[in-house]
Amino acid sequence: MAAPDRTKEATLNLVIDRSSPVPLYFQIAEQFRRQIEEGRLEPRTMLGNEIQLAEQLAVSRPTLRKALEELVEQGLLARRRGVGTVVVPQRLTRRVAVPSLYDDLKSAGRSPSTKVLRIRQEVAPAEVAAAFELPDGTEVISVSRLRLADGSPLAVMQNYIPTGLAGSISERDLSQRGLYEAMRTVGIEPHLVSQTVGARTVTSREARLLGLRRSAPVLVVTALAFDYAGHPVDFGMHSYRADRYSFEIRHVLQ
Amino acid sequence: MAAPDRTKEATLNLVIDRSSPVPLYFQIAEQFRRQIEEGRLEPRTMLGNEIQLAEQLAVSRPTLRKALEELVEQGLLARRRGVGTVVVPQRLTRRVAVPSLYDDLKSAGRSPSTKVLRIRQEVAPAEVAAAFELPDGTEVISVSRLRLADGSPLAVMQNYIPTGLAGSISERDLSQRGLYEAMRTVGIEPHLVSQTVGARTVTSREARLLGLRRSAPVLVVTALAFDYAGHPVDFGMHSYRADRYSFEIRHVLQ
DNA sequence: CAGTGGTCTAGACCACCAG
DNA sequence: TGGTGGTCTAGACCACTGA
Repeated sequence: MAAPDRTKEATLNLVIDRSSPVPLYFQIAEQFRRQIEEGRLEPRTMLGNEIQLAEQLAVSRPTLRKALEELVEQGLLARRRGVGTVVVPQRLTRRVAVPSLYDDLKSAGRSPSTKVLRIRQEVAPAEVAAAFELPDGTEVISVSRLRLADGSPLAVMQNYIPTGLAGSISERDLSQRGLYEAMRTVGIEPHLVSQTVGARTVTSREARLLGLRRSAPVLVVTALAFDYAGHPVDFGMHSYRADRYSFEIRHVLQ
Repeated sequence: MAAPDRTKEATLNLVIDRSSPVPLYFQIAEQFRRQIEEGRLEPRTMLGNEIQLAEQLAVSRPTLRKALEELVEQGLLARRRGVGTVVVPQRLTRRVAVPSLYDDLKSAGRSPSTKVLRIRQEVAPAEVAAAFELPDGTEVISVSRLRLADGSPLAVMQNYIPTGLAGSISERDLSQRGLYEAMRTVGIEPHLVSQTVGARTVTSREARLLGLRRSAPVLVVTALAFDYAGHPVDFGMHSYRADRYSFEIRHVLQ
């Protein structure tokens, strides 16, 4: 429970634009974030108290609090009652080079190097029909892709989408924009994704596509996505080369 | 972008206790969560608008909003401007039986069946010294454990803790309480955890401890934890049997 | 258009922590 | 004991959605 370094004090350097459509709390949070990530706000720096900060920025205390709360949730700041708000060191995010799960989801397949292997309508595998709560034998859209990084294969991606939802998704869309983005352009909005991360030995098809030997391990991600109304819109099974890929996850306790 | 089912309307059944030290917004959020998880609030049910809900519960709108925001963040509710608030289906959480990453972190090793293999002071491996920003050759506490589930081995866990922090952590503590909980009892408070999840083939030591064949895959989690002040307090490397363990991660987009 | 959530304000009181 | 964040209130105006 070591104490923060009280010798460092923050000097604010923020500008907020009240004529902008961007919410004030978001403007404030983003500028703090940038200053922390760029190192201009050093780790262990104490921020002034909320009331002073709000006064300096000429916003109300709840607005300022909302900005800080966002950064606390993301682990950039830590607050404790009776003590104050302190900047948390960012070493890890800088050091780890692999794509984070977060970025991976946000940019969901937005990678510029994706090769579409196949798009076709087929009978849903039992697991998929169950996830979609469709009767056995129902047809779905099946999408197979190969994801490349630096020109060499990184992952095999197999996705299923309920028929009717994805009628007009084209191969060109998928190779350029990623599945979720392509789905948005046809009016499907993934909102919640539930993923399972595991590992297993490659199948022979994966070994061939990924250029791996027979007993190599792959990282397996199964994802089920729902839209705002709670209807399933995608079932995905992705296998990543374990030697070239790992997830980074940051987690704030309590 | 399918529309929520407007035929279902919620009838509130909440009680709030203003004399309780538990914050109102938390009382409200917890009761909604329980009703959703127990299925008493069915998926696709529309909640009334915020102002009505606040009136019915006799709290202010910001307080009610804070309760709902928590549930939205956790993916139990979805809100859209001009539309309303709707209950999101919980199928996946019910179906998947594996411990979630979240629970795993919260209860960090609180598993009742943990076997402590070794606790000793030793020179920090280079990777660990770098993470702790200590000079090469510095000694740290090294903890080796075997985690069992239903009596059979699930994971090998190797942790390093800076010397001085963990002087009085005992073997009995660890086998009963889990590392992070044990650390809390001696005044160390992990606050932020950054994890990397990957996969590889087992080492021979792991194969022996976990009862796996030589080429079996393991799920590898590397975790670096910091306290409130940003000082590193733990470096962990855990290898899980891939055939018996996977993580579940829920993710709200945007 | 009417209804919804999204944002913002200016106060107030309380619980907790450090010295 | 003084200062901090944590909670709560009662308003207000706006942006977006759907009919």
